[in-house]
Amino acid sequence: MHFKINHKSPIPLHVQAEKLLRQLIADPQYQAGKFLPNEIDLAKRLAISRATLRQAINKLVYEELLVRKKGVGTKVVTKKFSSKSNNWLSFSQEMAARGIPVRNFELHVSWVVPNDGLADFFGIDPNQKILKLERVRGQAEGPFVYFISYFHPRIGLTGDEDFKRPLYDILESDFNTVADLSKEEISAILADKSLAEKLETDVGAALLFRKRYVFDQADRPLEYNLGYYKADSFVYTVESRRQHSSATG
Amino acid sequence: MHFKINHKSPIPLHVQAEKLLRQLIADPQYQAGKFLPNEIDLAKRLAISRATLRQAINKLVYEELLVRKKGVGTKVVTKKFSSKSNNWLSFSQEMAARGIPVRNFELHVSWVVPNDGLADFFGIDPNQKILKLERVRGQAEGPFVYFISYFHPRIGLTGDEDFKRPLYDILESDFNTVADLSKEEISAILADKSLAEKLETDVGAALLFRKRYVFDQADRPLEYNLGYYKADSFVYTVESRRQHSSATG
DNA sequence: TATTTGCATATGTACATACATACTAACATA
DNA sequence: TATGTTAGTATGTATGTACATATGCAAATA
Repeated sequence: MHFKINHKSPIPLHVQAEKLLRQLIADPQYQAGKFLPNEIDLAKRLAISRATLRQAINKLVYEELLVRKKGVGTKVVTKKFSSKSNNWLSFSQEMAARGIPVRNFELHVSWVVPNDGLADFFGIDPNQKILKLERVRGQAEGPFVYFISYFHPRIGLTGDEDFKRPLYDILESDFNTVADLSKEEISAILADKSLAEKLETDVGAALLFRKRYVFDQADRPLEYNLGYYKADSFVYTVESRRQHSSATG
Repeated sequence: MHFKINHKSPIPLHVQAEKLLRQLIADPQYQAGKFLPNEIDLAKRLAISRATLRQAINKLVYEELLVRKKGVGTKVVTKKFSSKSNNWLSFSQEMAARGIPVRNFELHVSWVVPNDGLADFFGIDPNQKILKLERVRGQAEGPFVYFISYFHPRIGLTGDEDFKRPLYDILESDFNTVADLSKEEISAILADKSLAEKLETDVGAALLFRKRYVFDQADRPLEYNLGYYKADSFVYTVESRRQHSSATG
C-alpha cells in the first residue's frame, strides 16, 4: 500500500499526511495496537520530510489516537473512548456511532419573536422573528430527548430544510456555517405535564436539562439549544485530561 | 525585560520558553489583548530558533491563551473562560474562584470493603478495605452537594488527613499523586429520603448526579467519586471547542 | 474621492541536518 | 547464571534556511 501525497495541491502536506494516517489507522488491520513504520521510513515513503510527518502525527497523538514512545515507536491506541470530539457529535451522529437507529417522533418548525434574553444573546432586534425548531427524538422503544433550537437569522435558514439530516451537517454544507464553540449548562429538573407527555414518562420524573450556546469560529452566536433528556435512558459523559507538559517535536 | 534561557539546562528549551511565555502573558501589562513581539525577534531575544519558539507558542495557542493570525501577529487572549482547566478545579477551588465561601456540613471517614464493581475498577482484592470519604458541602445558606469518594489503597491515605483542604492538593503535595484523567457520567435522579435529609431538600426533588472515575498519569485508577447536587443551586457547565485544523510549524 | 497596486510585515509551510536520549536485545564478562 | 556493556533503533530536541500567503498600510492611479 503506497500512499500518494500531492506536492502540487494547495492543501498543506501535513494535512494530507494527517488524513492518510487517519485512514491508515482506521483500517482494521491496524486496530490492534500495532506500530506505525518509523518516522524516517514513513516520511520517505510519503515523500515528505520527517518534520512535516511529525506535524501530522502530533495531531493524532494529541487526540490520543496514537502513542509515541522514545526509543520504541509510535503505536495505534487500542481502545478509543474518543473524548473531546464526542462533545461535538450531533445527536444523530452520536447515536449512529453507537449503532443505535434514531427515530424522529416530532418535528415542528416555527417563526417566533425572541424573548429579551435570546434577542440579547443573538444581538438582534427583539421584533425580528427567528426560526425555532422543536424535535422529539429517541429510539424504537420510545422518545428520550426533546430539543428546542433557536437559530440566528444571519445563517439564512428558511425553515424548509430537511431537519432529519444531522443539524451541523446542514449548517456546514448548505449554509457554510461552522459551529465551533459550545457553552453548556447542565442541570436536573422535574418533568411537568407537557414534558412528560412529549417524552412519554411520568410527571415528576427526573430529567437532565441542557442549555447549549453555540458559536461560530468568529465567536458569533449561532444557536441556542435546549435539551430535555430522560435521565433513565441517558447519561452525559465527559472525559477530560489535565493540561499536559510535553509538546511538539 | 530580558529573558534568560539556559542552554545548558537539561530542561528542553521549548519548555523553558513556554514557561517564560506564561510568565510574560500573566503580567498585567500584557492582559489587554496586546501583541507579542514577532516570532523572529522574540526568538532572537530568547536566543533560540524560531522553530523552538513556535513549539512553545503552539502549546499556549492550543490552550487558547494566545491567538495567532497570519500576517498580523500573536495576541494574548483577552477574556479567558478557562475551559478545560475548569473541569479540574476541585469543589473548594471552584467555589473560591467564584468568591463563594465553602461550608462543610458533614465529613465522615470510614474504611469499607468495596463492592464488586469497585474492586474491579481499582483492580484490588475485594476483601481489602478501602478509604471512604463522605462530605456534605455548601454555602452559608445550606448544603448543596453530597460527595462520596473511594480512594485506591495505593495512594497511602490513612484517614487522618485534613479533608477540609482541597482534595487534589492533599494528594499532590502530601502523597505525590497527581490526578490526571477524569471520566464522568452525569445524569438526573430523584432525591430519596436519605439524600433529601442530607441536602435539606424534599423527597422527590431533582438532583444532578455525577459519577467520576479519576486516573493518574499512568492511567491507574485513583478515585471513584459520586456527587449529588441540588439542581436548583447548581449547574454543571461545559465549554468545548471543535478540533482545529491548524498545526505546528 | 474612491479604488487599485504594491510593499512591508508576520505567520504558515516545508526541508535538510545534526545530535541527544530512551529503550531493546544481543553479547561479553565475572 | 547473573550482570554489565554495547550496539542498534526510534523518538526527542534544536537549528538554519527558504519560500508561501494573509494582512494592513501607504502610495499611486482613475
